[in-house]
Amino acid sequence: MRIGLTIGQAAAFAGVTVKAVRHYHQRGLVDEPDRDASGYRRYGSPQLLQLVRVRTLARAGVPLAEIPTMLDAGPSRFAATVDEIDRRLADDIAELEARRTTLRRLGSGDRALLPDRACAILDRLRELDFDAVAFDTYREGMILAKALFPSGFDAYLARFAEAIGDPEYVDLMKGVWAAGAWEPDDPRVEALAAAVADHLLNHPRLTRFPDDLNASDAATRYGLINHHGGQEQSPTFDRLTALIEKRLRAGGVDIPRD
Amino acid sequence: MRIGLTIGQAAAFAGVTVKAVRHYHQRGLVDEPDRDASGYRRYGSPQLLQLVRVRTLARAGVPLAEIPTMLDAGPSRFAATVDEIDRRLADDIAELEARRTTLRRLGSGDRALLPDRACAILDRLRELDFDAVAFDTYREGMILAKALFPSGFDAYLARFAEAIGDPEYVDLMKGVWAAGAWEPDDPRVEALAAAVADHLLNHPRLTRFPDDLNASDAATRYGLINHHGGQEQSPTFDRLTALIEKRLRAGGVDIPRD
DNA sequence: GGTTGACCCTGCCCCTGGGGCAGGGTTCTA
DNA sequence: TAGAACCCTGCCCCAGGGGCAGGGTCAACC
Repeated sequence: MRIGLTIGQAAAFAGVTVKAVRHYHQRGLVDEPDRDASGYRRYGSPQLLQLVRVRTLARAGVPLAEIPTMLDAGPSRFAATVDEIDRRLADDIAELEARRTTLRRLGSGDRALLPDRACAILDRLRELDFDAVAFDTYREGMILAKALFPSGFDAYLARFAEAIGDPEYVDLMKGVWAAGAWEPDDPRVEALAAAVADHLLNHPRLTRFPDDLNASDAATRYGLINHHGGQEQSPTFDRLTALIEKRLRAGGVDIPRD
Repeated sequence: MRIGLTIGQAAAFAGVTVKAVRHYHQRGLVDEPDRDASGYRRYGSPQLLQLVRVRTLARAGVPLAEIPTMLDAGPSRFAATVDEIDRRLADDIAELEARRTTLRRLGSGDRALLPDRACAILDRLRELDFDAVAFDTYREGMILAKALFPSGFDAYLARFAEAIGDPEYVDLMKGVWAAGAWEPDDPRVEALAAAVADHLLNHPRLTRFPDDLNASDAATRYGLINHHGGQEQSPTFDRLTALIEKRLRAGGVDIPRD
């Protein structure tokens, strides 16, 4: 030991790691001390004082980049910077609190992905005993609808609520889901398509489209929502959909084409 | 527009940046969609759904690395992970709160660097009208002492408090600070050294050293604290210090040599 | 049919605050 | 005199993207 502390001692006394001390040197926050004959850094009191000050500021949440400014600043400028850092810390805390809130919604199913109204509809769907595939498809459709037509999402939910409040239509929807397992040329397909289309034509509110559907890419977005399930892999399902759409168009309903 | 959304549209609908979407692809969080003829990514509903889910988790503070696990996990594992993330968030919040506390201490002078007892002594020094250089030197000495002899710091403060409670000794200290401006061979130097040494020998508690001074590098640390000011640049000051130490050693006080 | 502006592509470096490791030299202790 | 414990520089790494370069594509307008 010649004169002064080695980097390890200085770091230990200041309560930081050796790596951090070297980092502070690189950032110009603490002066490089003189080296001894073998090239080791030897810390004297000036560097130790700088180190303690820098560590204190850094631990208080001051970004390293702003520490030189703060050390040089007069009391008023110093106080102003402290205020600003404090505000940033408060913001960060608020954001973390918000994350915790989101996280707690996440803990209970879909409440982070969908608003309460949508979750209520999903609960009702579960009560109505739709099968898991149908349920998932509806749920995903909601998530997509919320992302793709945010401004029309309330109207979408309203239509959805109306549809599941109509027992006759609920039966028809269950029939549609059951149809996935039929043969494509099953005679029941045409009958079901006719029944669904007639019901929709008699209840026009169920087929009203969101207001922003007139946007140029609306058809693409509509297609994404309506044909997103795994069900349309079934040719029967495809045929059923095509038949229903054909009848609806014949009945004057304007359905976007993919 | 052929089929599906471009990356910009998908990002906008999911409420993230294009860059983030590509980042998620790279991390394997969202499947790469098919490309169109010109190599553009075309997003369909499966990728959009993944994107919305990933965004929701990421915004809730789930680290990207854990998102695949969470998406695959069953409800109980999912809930466990949520709990753990929540705990981490709570810890982060607590740490930020601690930073704010430190920051507020920073706002009022040295209260972040020194405990209240030390600040009280510094306030008293100010009242006793020590000049700015002396004051800064004492303050820096305290900071160094706290870092270098943490376990002996309370005793150090007690000695300090006793010293400044002794009006005779305070006068002598002021004389020492004034001596920096004298000529080195000023006859007052010897007289002052004698007075200081006599006073210290008559009040042995003022020269008691910290308990851990017997550590191997204690002399180095002691030297750092005692000779850290700008004052020892003055040859008069050096001579005064040497004279005092010589008299003290002669009086039986054990002073480490640098 | 040419231009313009808005998109898209890949790939690279940048930010914070250091952590970790490689490969080599030095000092202290047993 | 050996080994442990330091020290040195230099490089790559972490999260969550941001920014830019350099080049291709698409749609609309004149």
